[in-house]
Amino acid sequence: MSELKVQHFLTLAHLISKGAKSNFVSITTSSLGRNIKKSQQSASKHLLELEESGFVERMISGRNISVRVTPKGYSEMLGLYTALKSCLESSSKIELKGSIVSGMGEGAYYMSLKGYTEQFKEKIGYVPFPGTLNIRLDRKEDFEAVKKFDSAKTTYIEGFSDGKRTYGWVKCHPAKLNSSLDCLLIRLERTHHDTSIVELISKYDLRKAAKLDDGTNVRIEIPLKNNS
Amino acid sequence: MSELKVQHFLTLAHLISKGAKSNFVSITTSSLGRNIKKSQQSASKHLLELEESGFVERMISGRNISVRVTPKGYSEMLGLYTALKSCLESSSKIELKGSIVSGMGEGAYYMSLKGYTEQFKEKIGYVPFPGTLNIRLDRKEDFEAVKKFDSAKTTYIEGFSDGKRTYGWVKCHPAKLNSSLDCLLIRLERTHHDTSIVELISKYDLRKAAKLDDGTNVRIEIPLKNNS
DNA sequence: ATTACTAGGCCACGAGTAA
DNA sequence: TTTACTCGTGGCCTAGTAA
Repeated sequence: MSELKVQHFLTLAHLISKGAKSNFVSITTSSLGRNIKKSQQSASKHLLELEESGFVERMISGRNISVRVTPKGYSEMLGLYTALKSCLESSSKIELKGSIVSGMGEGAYYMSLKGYTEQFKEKIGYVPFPGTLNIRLDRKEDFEAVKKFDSAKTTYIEGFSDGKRTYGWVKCHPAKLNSSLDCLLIRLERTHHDTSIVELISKYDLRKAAKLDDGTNVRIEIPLKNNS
Repeated sequence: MSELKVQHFLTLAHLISKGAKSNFVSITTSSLGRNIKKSQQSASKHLLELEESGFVERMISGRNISVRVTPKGYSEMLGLYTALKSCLESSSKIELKGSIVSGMGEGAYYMSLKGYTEQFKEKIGYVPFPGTLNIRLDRKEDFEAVKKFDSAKTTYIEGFSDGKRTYGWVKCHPAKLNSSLDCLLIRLERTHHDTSIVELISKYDLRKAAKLDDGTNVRIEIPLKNNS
């Protein structure tokens, strides 16, 4: 018999907080009105309508009124509560969309430098395939999202110097390519101002593994810690 | 800048469940409409109004729209969630109101029978003052509440027989008289059909301790287990 | 003091539609 | 396809008021 109307939500919540779960609690429509920030008349109507839909039971003795929430009413609130809970507590992921662009080959060069490979081996357990997969992001809103990675704390590969020049740090974020291939999204110190292109590295040759040509559309998912 | 309107509640919840907490998520107003069981037009208006009140940020790129929930929007939902949580999880109490009526003295007689006192000593740790305080309940809705005690599981004093006749069981529920005096509300097998009068027993003489005469109005609180 | 009816205003919603 | 405008209808709300 009908659904809970949104405008009755606060009313039902207030009744439960008054202890009206399975026990009659005496209440006046004016105090209820004050609590839900509506008029006495609205509060009265709410109770009548909630009763009609089977969410509460009313018991009238003279001028006073007692109300209790029915199991149906309580389970309705419990449903809302758990729905809210799951949507607030669920850890989510960021999804990026883009297409493959050819790198200049310099990714392969940098990633195979001993200053990096030794740290890779130590910090992620393997030396990535020498070469990066460059992806140009399609969507403007994704550029924004990428910026967050620079301040997020993840695997941090330190920069180094070989005497001639210095090489910047690299941050690695676990990611999934097209929902299946494990890889790392990397952010480089030297390019961290540019957020329209992201680079992926992996244990394997991603280009071959996923049969990717330039221009192919791909999807990247990056799991997100709950509080970030 | 204004409060969250109730009708926007579901919309905001849906956005968060889509992962729009602090990250832009691309969405169409029609899919949003379907999810909140409103029209595309309403969904569009919701987003506009939510943005105007500072609960979400919108980012438009061409035909598509991306939305993220602002910290303000998120904390609003978190507030609702915790409010709901506390009102659903709080263990409550039943409050009865009534006035003292004089017992016939038979309470004192029964309660001092050895068959009962030995069990009292064992199960509640002391022998109650010989005599019961009888209270006539004022409110019709309280009669209903008292019935629940008979099926609730609490201290159970078994009935017995002295050879001549049998004496019924007694159930004891911890209670507080006028918010201060610890006592036990008892339900007797022989009178468990009558719910307009309840009887209290205590370690002490409640009548003297609280200076109670017949007709005095009293309040009885019985703490309630969470799931009853 | 209550509860709850009636009348009327305002606003949320959806149909139609433009861009 | 989109988003979001206008406008008409229906329903929520409050003021006034009866009981």
